[in-house]
Amino acid sequence: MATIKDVAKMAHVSVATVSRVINQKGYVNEDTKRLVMEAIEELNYVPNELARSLFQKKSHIIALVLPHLTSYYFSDLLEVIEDEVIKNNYRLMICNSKDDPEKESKYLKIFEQYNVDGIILLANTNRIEDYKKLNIPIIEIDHNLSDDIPSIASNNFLGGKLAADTLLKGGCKNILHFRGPSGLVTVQERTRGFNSVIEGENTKVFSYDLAFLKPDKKAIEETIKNHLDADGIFCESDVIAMLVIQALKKLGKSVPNDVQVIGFDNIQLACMMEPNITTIEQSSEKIGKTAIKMIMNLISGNTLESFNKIIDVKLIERETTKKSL
Amino acid sequence: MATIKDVAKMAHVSVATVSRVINQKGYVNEDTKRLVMEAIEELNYVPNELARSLFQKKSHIIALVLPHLTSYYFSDLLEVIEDEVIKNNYRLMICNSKDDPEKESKYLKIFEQYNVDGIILLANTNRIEDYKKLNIPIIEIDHNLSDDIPSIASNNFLGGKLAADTLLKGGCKNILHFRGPSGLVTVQERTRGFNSVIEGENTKVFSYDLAFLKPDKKAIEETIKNHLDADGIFCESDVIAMLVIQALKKLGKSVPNDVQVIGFDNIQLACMMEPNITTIEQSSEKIGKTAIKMIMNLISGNTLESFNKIIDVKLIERETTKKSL
DNA sequence: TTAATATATGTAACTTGTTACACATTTTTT
DNA sequence: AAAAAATGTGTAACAAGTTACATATATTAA
Repeated sequence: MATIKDVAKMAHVSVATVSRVINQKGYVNEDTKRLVMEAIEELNYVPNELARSLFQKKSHIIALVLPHLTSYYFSDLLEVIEDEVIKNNYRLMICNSKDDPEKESKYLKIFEQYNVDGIILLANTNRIEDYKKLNIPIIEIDHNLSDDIPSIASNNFLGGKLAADTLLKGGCKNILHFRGPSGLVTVQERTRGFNSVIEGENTKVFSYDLAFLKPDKKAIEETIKNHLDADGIFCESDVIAMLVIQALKKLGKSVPNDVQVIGFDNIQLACMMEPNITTIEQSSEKIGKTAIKMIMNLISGNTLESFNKIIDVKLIERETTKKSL
Repeated sequence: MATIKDVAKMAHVSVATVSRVINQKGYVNEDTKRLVMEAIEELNYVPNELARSLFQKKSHIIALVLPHLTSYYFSDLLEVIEDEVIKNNYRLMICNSKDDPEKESKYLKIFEQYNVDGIILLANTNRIEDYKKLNIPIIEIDHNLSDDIPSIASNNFLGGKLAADTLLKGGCKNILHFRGPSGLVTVQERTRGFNSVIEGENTKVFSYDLAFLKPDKKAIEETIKNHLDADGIFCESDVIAMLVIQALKKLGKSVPNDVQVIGFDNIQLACMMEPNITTIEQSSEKIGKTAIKMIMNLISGNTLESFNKIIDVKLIERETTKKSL
């Protein structure tokens, strides 16, 4: 592996000059520059990023902390984030905390050891103070663990409202609401939005909390059986919606004629199912891109145009709800 | 941020001694050791991994190269791999090549720049020679791009056989086979296994190639319509199986009474669907764990107990096939 | 024409660790 | 008791870059 010294020797210049050429910094004569470039080419020289990082105290690594890797929404987001990170000439380190304090500790240490440049928190943690102590730029996605950490999330309030609007317009009077874990701000916002529309309307709502990752199929079936008069169901994820639709079919209910169903996320499967699921789309594209823009701004010391960024959601009307009467 | 010098000063020893304590290497007096440990504790000292890596020419980073991040099988695998990597005190760098030559080039360079310790290839590439030139330990998962790179994959041949057995036992005489992309060895093996069982039996097979990532829903429906006499369908992924079942229902066919369906992978959704999908389970757990074991062995210069590792698959009989008559 | 400024390049210190080697002391072996 | 081996510790070189500073020359300004 060629080093900067080898290049310097071949080009008959000092390492400083080579460094200047590489980093396009300081004065370098055009002819010298050409010589150096040729030597770099000739030797297939690639600067050692570790040496560079050591000196500069930045590793060009972005850490993404998540609680798991197997939800469809996270996968979509991960795909976007990885792409944006690379486009900005950074590298992505995946940190799956799994809500395991030991694993999180390991990662907290790694962030220090590697001079990680930025952290994107997409997981819950009760060690937010330890993150802050690291003195590394942080942003949160879908969380609000500390007031002084910039955040980004979908407009979950609007999402809840849109869902309620849709069911109401379809004539629902008796709604079942399968929520996510009530500890999440995202879930709280959706509920707030949803209820803000329902309130005052002559409509009943029964809410039931479910895990997002592995929604309890049995609980869904039971709950539906206990509410056979329900004519609309708001599911806070498309996976829940899928399960709900399955359960309804089993009970001989027709979707959307007997019961209307609306999901959340708009994962790819939502339009693979029969019937295609009406849902509230969260744009993982926009969230991911904006998240990276924010963290890059923080890294370069710029001020953020918006500290708590909200990304619009969109109603995707498909076949599990009735079009406005 | 405290450095090794600060620790040395506080413990009244040289940096060499501190280094010896940290790395538990060479002779250190017990009392001295205690002093150093106390200083480390006191200063919250964390050794800089970049400096270490620079000297040792290893970064403790494992790179995982994939063609995308959004398939359920990959997500499961990723979850296992990340966990095992951390357990071995390495870090995972996600490299989503997206079959984009430019992005792959970027990553190829990064592997050099960071002295990446090992590469796990879970993606196709036409630059396998460039990977080899890096002189970094490599293994392939589900691929066989070069004879001199160790590999690991499910026993796809057996998987194909099991699928065929199951459909045959269920009495199928007219089988539709939705394959994956025929360029993949995994797919070739499944087909080989499947056909090896079917051959000689009085049974027809029609094969149709589909993309794994976004299987063409229309093509599935069309193909089924053109083969209304089919009584068994082998799908090389559970997602394809889901789509097939949807299509069959649309056509008024009952599963498994009119048509039996068997999938592949055993993703979580397979047992969320109604009816639960019979499938061939690939153990992402075993594949992931073994892959990491292999790459760790390569990194430490050990010889592999098996150069081309095959992981057993398992038939999971559920509701879309008939139990043996 | 002199002073000031811009251009061009090299030397050496610096980033934070690791480790070869030297040297001193202690313990064990013969 | 002398020699050999084991234990304990420090100095300084080294990994591969970046950059402050010194210095020299070429331009430009006064």
